[in-house]
Amino acid sequence: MEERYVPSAVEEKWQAIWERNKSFKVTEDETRRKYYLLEMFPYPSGRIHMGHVRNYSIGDVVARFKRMRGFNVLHPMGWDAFGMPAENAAIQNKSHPAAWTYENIDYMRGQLKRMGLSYDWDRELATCDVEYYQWEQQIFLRMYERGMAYKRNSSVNWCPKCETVLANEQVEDGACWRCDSVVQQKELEQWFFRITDYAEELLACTEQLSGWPERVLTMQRNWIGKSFGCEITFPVVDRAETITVFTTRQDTLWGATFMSLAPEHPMALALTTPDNLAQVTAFIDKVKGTDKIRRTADDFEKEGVFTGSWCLNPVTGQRMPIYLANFVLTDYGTGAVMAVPTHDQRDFEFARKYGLTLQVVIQPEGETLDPATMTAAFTAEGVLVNSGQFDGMQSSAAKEAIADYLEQQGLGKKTVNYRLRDWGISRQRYWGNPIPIIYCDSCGAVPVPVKDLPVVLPKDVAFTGEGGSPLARLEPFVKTACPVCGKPARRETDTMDTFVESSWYFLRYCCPDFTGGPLDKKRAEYWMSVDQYIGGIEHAVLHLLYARFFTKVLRDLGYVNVDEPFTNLLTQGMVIKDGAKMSKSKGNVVDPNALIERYGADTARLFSLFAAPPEKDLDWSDQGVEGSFRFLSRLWKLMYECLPFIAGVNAASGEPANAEARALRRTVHKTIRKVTGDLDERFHFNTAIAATMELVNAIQAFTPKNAPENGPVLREALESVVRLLAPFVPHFAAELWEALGKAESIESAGWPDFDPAATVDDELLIVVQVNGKLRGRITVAVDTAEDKVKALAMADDNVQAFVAGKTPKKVVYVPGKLVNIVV
RNA sequence: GCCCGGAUGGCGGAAUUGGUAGACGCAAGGGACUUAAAAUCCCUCGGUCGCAAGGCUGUGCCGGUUCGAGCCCGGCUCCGGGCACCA
Repeated sequence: MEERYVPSAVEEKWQAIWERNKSFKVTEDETRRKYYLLEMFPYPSGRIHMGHVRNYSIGDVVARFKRMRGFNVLHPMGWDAFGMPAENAAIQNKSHPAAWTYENIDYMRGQLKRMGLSYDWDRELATCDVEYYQWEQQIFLRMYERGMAYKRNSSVNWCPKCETVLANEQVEDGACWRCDSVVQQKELEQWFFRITDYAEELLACTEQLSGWPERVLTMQRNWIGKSFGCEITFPVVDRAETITVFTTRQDTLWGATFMSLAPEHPMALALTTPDNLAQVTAFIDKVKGTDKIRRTADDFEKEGVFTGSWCLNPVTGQRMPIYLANFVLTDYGTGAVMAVPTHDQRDFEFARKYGLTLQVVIQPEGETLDPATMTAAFTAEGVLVNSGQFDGMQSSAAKEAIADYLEQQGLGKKTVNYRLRDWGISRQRYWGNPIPIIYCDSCGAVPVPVKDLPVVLPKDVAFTGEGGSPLARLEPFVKTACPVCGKPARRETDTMDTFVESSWYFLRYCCPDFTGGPLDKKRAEYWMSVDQYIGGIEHAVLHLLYARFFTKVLRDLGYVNVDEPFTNLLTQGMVIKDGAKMSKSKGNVVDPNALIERYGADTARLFSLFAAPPEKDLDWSDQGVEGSFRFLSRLWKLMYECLPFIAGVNAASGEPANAEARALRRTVHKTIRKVTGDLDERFHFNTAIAATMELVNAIQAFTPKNAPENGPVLREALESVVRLLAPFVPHFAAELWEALGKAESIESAGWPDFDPAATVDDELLIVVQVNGKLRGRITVAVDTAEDKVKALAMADDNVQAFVAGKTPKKVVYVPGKLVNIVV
């Protein structure tokens, strides 16, 4: 063993050994308990950043810990390799997205290996490899057969900068989630996945995902947005048509005095009378021309226009003017809303603005609302009035009763509504998975036959940066023959949203070399579900919802047998420096390469695990990194000094030679217990490391180290420290383990067990309180009887001073911990 | 507006079931070693009073429950995140 700790030498040595031995390669083994540990795979953007370092360090600790605990651990890594940055880079550098992507992958793979992460590299995959995306095309076709993938004309979110469509989930505050451009609305023929068919199951299963953070589940539930209500049909005056609305407030039906339709409502123009046509079309144009940011702004004014038509309130028979209103969403419910201005704030504002009728139907307890003097809608619970036979009912009870009544009368029906929309997956981009469809003038949209798969993404494409998809301009790709009739036909040139690839990559890791189909069912069954998934909170809705959906689809298609992909989810916090997220523009970026070069991967890993618990944001501190390096150097030196005293000595197993040795051994076994608990149940890496540091401090303070009778305890202590640190600083631990004379690798050495007998204290520190305030501490033998402890507590000088001769009213005794004397 | 989190020394954070608040680390101050510095090692380190023993005070604020509250309950304040015209 070298006298000084030189990380680069140690790390290169062990990385070479792991690579040569394929130390982390796994195969399915029914006789062993499996553990599937997965971190979200990276987009190959060029180089890894500190967020990756943290994410993958956390994952690697768990993987290595579980391995030492005897699990058969699947820990794979790959590349989320399709996507727009590659295309943009290609335009800029006049190169090809594939070249850019694969160069990045090669570089980043090297970086990950340099971190000493224990992946089974034989399972590596890149989603842009045809070996991967061909199977996705097959899945698409199966979904198409079942109507799970379909095409329809729709108004879509269009990012003018990316020149492509975005799913609802990918629009943040009316802007593109990727480039922040203001998203526009555009009518396009688009491919969709019918995720709404799974809305109920996706929602219901959130109840069973007890290993997920509550806030992620809440976000998903909100996104799915289930609500109970009624669909109610309103006849249009003097016409055969009817308007159906969705409402959750059927208890306010008697107060509905007008009707609001979305400007995009299919009946909008049909209901418009000739003398209103000019205003109505102007209004529709105005709404469509307003971008989403302004349309959803806080101060956006509610506006509308009268169509000239009327409908009838089905229960009161009152005539209700039909308006178009800019706040009514075409996508939600039926795109039509019965307006109850007295009990809905938006309708209230609208009615005031256009001088429409207000009718109170819910009265609050002990108050009488007057439409003439109301300044806001009353939206809370109350008692029904002006509502026929339902007068006097509580509004919550009336909801049920009125829903039943409407069903009996054939005026409406109870319904459940969801906010979740189908997942639009069409992207007008090149660097993605081609959608395997052919359009024929005679046969229509025809799926590419499975035998003709894969539809390979052509390589010879020019990247000009001009608008539209490069694929659509590539004649040899577009021109093809119809698989049904053989006549000339055109290929679909849309590619799939890259979230499709990441929706099932965790399944492909189970059998990445399988050529018989997307998944080898047997191997997937062995590994699935992912026992622990680790990644950023930013994917709480997008990726994590899509992946859950896809898993259920693949289950229903017979590919897998699990309902949920991820049993436990850990969302790690961001890496912060100087109070802000690391970014080039803020100039607070820490480069992992420089960090590793200076301190080594082990220090980088140790610090990122020690500085904060994983789910919290991590405040980067250069001094903190220095401290972690100091700790490793100190332990290295300690080992170097102690080796001569423990050479040829066996680790302690029985009773130590003296009190000091017994105390050290107790610390060792208590630390093993603590670290095991922290890693196994809580993922509290920071406290596990802190406990190990305390143990190192205790070994350092232990004397005399050179006494032969202390050798066994000293060796046991050092061996334990090394094993406890192995998941955190694997190279460092491997080197010290070897220095301790171990022929067997530390990876196969197993996790240390603690001896409960060795953790037992021979004396206890009892805290003595008087009236709940700390007044003294006494040390007693473990087996001291309660009465004796109380007596000793009472006898303490300082305690006496505070008891001041009074007779205790009560003495509380918490065994082994505290005595509280109440006077 | 609604729904989640969170608030503990100069800083990052501990306190696992209601039982010694501040583990561990960083920073700071003092000392040793050194011609000097770096590195390393030792000591101090919530505030305050005290020579000391020790006292008082202290976990965002106000109140409650309890022998005992950072932790439980009620009411606030501030910060962070998510959703946001969802009928």
